[in-house]
Amino acid sequence: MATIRDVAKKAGVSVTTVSRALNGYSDVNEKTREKIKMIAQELNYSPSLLARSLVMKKTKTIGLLVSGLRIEGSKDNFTFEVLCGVNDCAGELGYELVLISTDSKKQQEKTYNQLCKERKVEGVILQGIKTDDPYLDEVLKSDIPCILIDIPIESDSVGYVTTNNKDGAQTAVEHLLNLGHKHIAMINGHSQAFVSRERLAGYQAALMKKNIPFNESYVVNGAFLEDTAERETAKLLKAHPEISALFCASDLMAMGAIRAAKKMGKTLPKELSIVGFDNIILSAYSTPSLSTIAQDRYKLGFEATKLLTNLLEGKEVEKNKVLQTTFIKRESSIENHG
Amino acid sequence: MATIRDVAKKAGVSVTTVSRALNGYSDVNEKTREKIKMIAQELNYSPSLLARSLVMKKTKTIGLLVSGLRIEGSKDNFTFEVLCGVNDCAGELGYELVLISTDSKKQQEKTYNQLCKERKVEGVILQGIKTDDPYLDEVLKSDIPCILIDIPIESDSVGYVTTNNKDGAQTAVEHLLNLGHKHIAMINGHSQAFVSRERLAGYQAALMKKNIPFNESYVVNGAFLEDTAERETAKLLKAHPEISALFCASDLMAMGAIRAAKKMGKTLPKELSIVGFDNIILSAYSTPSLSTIAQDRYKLGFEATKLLTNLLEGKEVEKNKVLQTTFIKRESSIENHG
DNA sequence: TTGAAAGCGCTAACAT
DNA sequence: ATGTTAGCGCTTTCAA
Repeated sequence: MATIRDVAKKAGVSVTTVSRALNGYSDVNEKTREKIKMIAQELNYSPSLLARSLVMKKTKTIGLLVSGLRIEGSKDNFTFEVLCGVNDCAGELGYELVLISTDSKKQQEKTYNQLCKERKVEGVILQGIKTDDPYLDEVLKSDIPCILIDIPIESDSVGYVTTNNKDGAQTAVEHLLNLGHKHIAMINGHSQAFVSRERLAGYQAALMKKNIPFNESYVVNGAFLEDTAERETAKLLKAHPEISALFCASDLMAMGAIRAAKKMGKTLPKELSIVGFDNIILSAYSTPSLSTIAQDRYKLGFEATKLLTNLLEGKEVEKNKVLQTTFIKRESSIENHG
Repeated sequence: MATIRDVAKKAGVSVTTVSRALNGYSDVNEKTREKIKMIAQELNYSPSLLARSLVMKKTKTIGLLVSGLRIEGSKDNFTFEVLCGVNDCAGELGYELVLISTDSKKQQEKTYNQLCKERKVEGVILQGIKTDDPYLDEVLKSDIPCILIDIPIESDSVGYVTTNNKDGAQTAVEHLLNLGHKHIAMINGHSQAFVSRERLAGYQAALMKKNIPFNESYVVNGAFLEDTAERETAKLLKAHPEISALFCASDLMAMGAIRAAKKMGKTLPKELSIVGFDNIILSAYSTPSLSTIAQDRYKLGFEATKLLTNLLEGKEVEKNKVLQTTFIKRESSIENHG
């Protein structure tokens, strides 16, 4: 592997000159520069980012820290689409991307700070972390710039990007109300998720606007899992046969709900309307296809990266961004003639 | 950020001793080691992997080079699942993972070698590259160890991992033949994909075993795209109404084929049996659900990483691995009563 | 316009 | 068992 010294030697100049020539400094003779460039190419030289980073104390690297990068994530693709957004934005802005994935086992070995400092990432984007995760405390105490996805906490070095979950949920439930549904239940995620709390608030807000009292037994947790949602939906529908519509806090859980309803012999969407949240790929292919609140996961990643690099470059801008949702009407929600 | 010198100073020893103590060398007094460890912890010290790599000329980093990391990949999740496999294996073996994504625009700026050498990755896993991609030549000429996914080329520094595509395809077509289908067409990918050629070979082999002559007009290319497959299927079925079964070289294309058939008013699977390839998530949720040949993309990534690290560590082992497929029977393929 | 020298944080011979 | 020294490949003062 050719180093800067090889180039210097062959060109008959000092390494300093090579460095300056290749980095586009103006105080170098154009002829010398051309010669050096030629030789560099000849030698197939490319500078060691390692050495450069060491001396410049800048790595131009950001980390995407994912808690639980698991294949199960295939079903909703959340992580993958965020990753695509981060990757694209980082690429545009000239940042390298390293993937840091942890799980509870790994977390006991290495602290958040160690993980980040070792790899010399200048900043981090955090995705898939629960609000009760011990890493979250570390993030707030650490001085490493960080953007949280879907956890609205802000400090000097911490910002966030999230979706307007309350609004989205409210839109979903209002849609069902406008279709004439009176008994609308909700399959929520779990209480350790910020988004679940927000979506619940949206559900409640929609009911309140129509003066429908909030019935606690109409809300169950499906843990964002298809199977759990299926079980919980089955229980719920058995206990409350009057329910004519369901708002699910994720499309994946809606898939579980659809299965539960079908197994009970219900005809969809005639006997039960369902609206999901996320707009995952599956939602367009299920039978019936799923009405849902679309959130832009790619943009979540893209904007997170933008915010992070702003933070890194000391720009004085907002440290948070809230994205809007879009309602997508498909087959699973129809008028109620109860 | 605390450096090794800070620790040394505070402990009243030399940096060498700190280095040795922390790296578990035996020639250091246990009391000294304990003291150093304490102080390191106190100072929240973590060694700079950058500096270490520079001097050791080892980065313990592998790159996953993906051509076209795009959100469209969500639909089949190929890249994501490979990524999960790579990530898990790399984690187990103590390797860092950097994501390198290129597209044709980027490729004109930087050569494969530059991309890899700059980032000081010791080895690379290549995914999503076409057989006519210029990078492929570079890979073969380069001395950077590399494992190709789904391109069976081997050299001193290059190995590959792939699926037994011919076998899988043959199984699919034999399944259809055993169901009594006589006129089986194939929606293939494109000729720049090695897997397409193999799957075609499997299709032909199955026919040959039953002495059914190969009909060239029964094979069309769907470019691995849902929409293209839909169009091509529509044309094909109109031109050859006798076709009673379809083997699609990817599930995604099978989704397109299903749509085409439905739009023509065909009842599935009664009037047309379909078998796909991949076992993507969608295939279990479509109507009818799709019989398919499952390939293990996670394992593809995992095994690629294993092979690569073997290569890096100079182990004398096989440089390739071929994974087997599994047939999954679902609703889309039934007996032919033509 | 160019070069010499110092140093980024670490490891590894080679002393002692 | 510990320290001294050199050096990984680069950038950056400071001089010339």
